[in-house]
Amino acid sequence: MERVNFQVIEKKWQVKFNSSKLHNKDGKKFYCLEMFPYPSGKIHMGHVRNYTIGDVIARYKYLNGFNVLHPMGWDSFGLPAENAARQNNLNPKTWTEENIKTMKHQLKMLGLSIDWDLEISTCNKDYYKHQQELFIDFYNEGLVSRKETYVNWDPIEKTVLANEQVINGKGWRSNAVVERKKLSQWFFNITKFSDQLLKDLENLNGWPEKVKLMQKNWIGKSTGCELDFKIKSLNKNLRIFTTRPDTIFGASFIAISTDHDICKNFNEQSDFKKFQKECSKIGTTEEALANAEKLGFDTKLFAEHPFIKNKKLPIYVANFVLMDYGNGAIFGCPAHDQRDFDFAKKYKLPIIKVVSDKNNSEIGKKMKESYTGSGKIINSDFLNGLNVDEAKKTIIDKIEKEKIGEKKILFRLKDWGISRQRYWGCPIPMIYLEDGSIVPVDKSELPITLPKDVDLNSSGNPLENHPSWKKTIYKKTGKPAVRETDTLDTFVDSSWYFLRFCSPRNEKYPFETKQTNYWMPVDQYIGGIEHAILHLLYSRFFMKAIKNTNNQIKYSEPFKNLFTQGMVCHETYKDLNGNWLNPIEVEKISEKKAIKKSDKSKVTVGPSESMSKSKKNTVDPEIMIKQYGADSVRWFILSDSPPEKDVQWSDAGVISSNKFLQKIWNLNQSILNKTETKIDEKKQKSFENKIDLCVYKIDNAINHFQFNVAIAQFYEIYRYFNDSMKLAIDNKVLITNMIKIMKLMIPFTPHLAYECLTNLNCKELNQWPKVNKKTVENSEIKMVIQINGKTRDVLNIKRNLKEAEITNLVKKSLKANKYVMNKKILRTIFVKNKIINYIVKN
RNA sequence: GGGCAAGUGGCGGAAUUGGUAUACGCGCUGGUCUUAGAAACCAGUGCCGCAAGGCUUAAGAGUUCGAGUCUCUUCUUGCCCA
Repeated sequence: MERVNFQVIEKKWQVKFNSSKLHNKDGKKFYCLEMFPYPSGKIHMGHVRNYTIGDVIARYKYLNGFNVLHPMGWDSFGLPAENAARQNNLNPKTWTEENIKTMKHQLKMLGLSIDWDLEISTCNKDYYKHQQELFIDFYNEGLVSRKETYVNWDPIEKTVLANEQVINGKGWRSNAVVERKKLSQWFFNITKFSDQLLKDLENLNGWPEKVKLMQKNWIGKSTGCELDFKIKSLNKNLRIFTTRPDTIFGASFIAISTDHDICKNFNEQSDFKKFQKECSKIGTTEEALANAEKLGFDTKLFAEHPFIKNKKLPIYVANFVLMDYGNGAIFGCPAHDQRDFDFAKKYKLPIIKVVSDKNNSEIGKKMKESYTGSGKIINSDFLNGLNVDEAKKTIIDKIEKEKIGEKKILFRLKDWGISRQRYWGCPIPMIYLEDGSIVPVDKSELPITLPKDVDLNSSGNPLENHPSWKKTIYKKTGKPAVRETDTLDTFVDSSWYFLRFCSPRNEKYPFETKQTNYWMPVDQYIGGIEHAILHLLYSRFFMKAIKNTNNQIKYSEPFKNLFTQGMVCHETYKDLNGNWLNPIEVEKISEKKAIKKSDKSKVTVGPSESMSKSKKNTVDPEIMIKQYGADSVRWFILSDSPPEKDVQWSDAGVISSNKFLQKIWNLNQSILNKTETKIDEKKQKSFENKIDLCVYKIDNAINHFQFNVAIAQFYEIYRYFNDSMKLAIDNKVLITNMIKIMKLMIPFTPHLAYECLTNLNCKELNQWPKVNKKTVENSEIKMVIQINGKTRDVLNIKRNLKEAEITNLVKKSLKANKYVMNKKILRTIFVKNKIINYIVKN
């Protein structure tokens, strides 16, 4: 029998895939979208998994009559291009475009059903022109603001660093200690939508609970109150925010941020300056602040306790109080907050217990850590005896009555800082006028494009350093102006690309209303869990902001269903010198033993971890495709684990996939060569029923994203089909049923499936086999016979038999009857079509 | 420290959602074919036992006729937040 040449059939079918679309004009629309890639150079196994999952869904929906949109694009602005360009002395654009070319070629090798006519690239001016327009729309709507904020500043590179470029508090390239520096930056006012972003999560039924919870925590709504503390010596009120007003009687100090107004009083003191400098070294992340040692600067000022006469609370400047949360001032209750507790221990401040824990101890001094649980209020005057929630209500009422503060809802979510001091990003379309005002450029001047002649090797912001780029004229007055030299965060690029796909070639608008309202929202979005918070939150914000600026857009949520796939992992290898080795350099001898191919030296086999360049445990998809074929790679990556979990790449696995697909091909050939004259009607009917059941099971598995279960079904049905070849079944029936199975395989292995279907002379290539409900309903079931809860037999019987009929059958069954014989049946539990359980007396 | 997942053979995993635990794949063992190997094909493969049978889903308890699935306690791992 002739072996199939996967390379040949894949090339042949890919020519067809590249020019065909998944359009069924009369069908319901289905927008299938996978997160678009950053063009880093070559595709990796993570891409293969992501896009294969998407392809299965897109093809499945198409075969089921949907009108499917399945586009692809490139998230092509970003820092790696700048770094690579600097290293190789070329332009980021050149580097990026080369990568796109390579990766597009590789994606095509996978046989994906992507409509390449819709391709977009965010670094293309045809794309970012519209982004600049959206920015101006947002600006006019009051959704853009300019604020001072802290950034990670590298003093040697003279540049702002992203959080991931700060490693152990040092710059990734310069290794200099990173400082906190205040800069004026552009922001999207995402906090204007805090409540809506939180509330709308409830309606996202097609999202994983986990992702919704992460977003909920990220938005972090908390109810508390603001409260004034009198500072007599300054004749001023200090306003603080707290979520625990119920612990007010446990207050033992006040802590304020280094940026608080009151600190201006100490700006001249050298010890305060020293303290401030110390604080600025910690960094900007919340985690860094939380892990840092709690430090305080004693202002020698005191605030009056609002409810305890003559009680004075010392005021400290503390490094763990943030200016941008609440008012940059808190009251410290050490007994019931861990940070306050650590602080009180260090500065020997009193610890006053006001909520009783299980031990009912009323003494704070003995506490080893703060108590944040619930309980009855103690040591608190008029709050005594209430529980925490009651106390919160009571004290807020009292505060409002006395007009010293009010109830307040606070969000953890901060406005989205979008300024980046980088070259390779979308220029922010704002200009600075001579009179100091800042205005958007006229829309007719868009796009504001990047200069090509840029010096990436000097320190600082390349656009700022460019000799002429920033010099411009304000159109309205004809007077000179200066361009904004910051570019947009690349998260902005990916916050609306899904809208652009609906009308990617429209030159006038970012998106056409009609097309957008037809295709949106995305019916199935697929990507990595690492984007659970930022990308998805920003996209949700964009959708809401766009709805605000454009009342023709119908939707306020971009993604109806979300699927987050797991990572692709591989074992790690190290040689005798402790250097990481790529799997290709290693020869496995047994489960835990391996040697280096080059010199046969010993290799340590490490645990399986997600593929990464740093650990060298990557497998190149292109090599795998060339060796085993795209269908085998697709088949394997779907077969071994549920898609939401991590999968371990194994060469043995892809080899066995390849063998199985070869067997499928062989089976097809055998059917074509078989002839049968005598027909066994009964066996033939049972064969047809079995195939119908299989159609149902596979269809069901795909619907539930259980691709590994679907593939297990294919292995079973193959074996059954192969065994049935010996039976007297009409050849036409074999062909009809093989066609059904091949159609089921289209989403998984499209090349092989279409090739086989053509050979089987199938005319309707793009139609999913019907699930025959009658067969499923009439099929035999397995009745489990239990005696005293233990399974003693299983009977293959017709559906819907009654209890008495089954008991009759049980008496005929030797196996089961011996347990029931001569025994008194006390009770019977009968579940139709499932189980019968006899309780007998022994 | 808090929150959320999860824990099933030598390994990846399945179980119609409370109804045959270990489907399917890998690996392993034996066999056929072959000068030999590879490939292919056939058979076997949770544990104890000659068998009948008994035991088994991280550990322990509970609910139930019946628990991998539900409840509680403990342990372990992963992720997110701090």
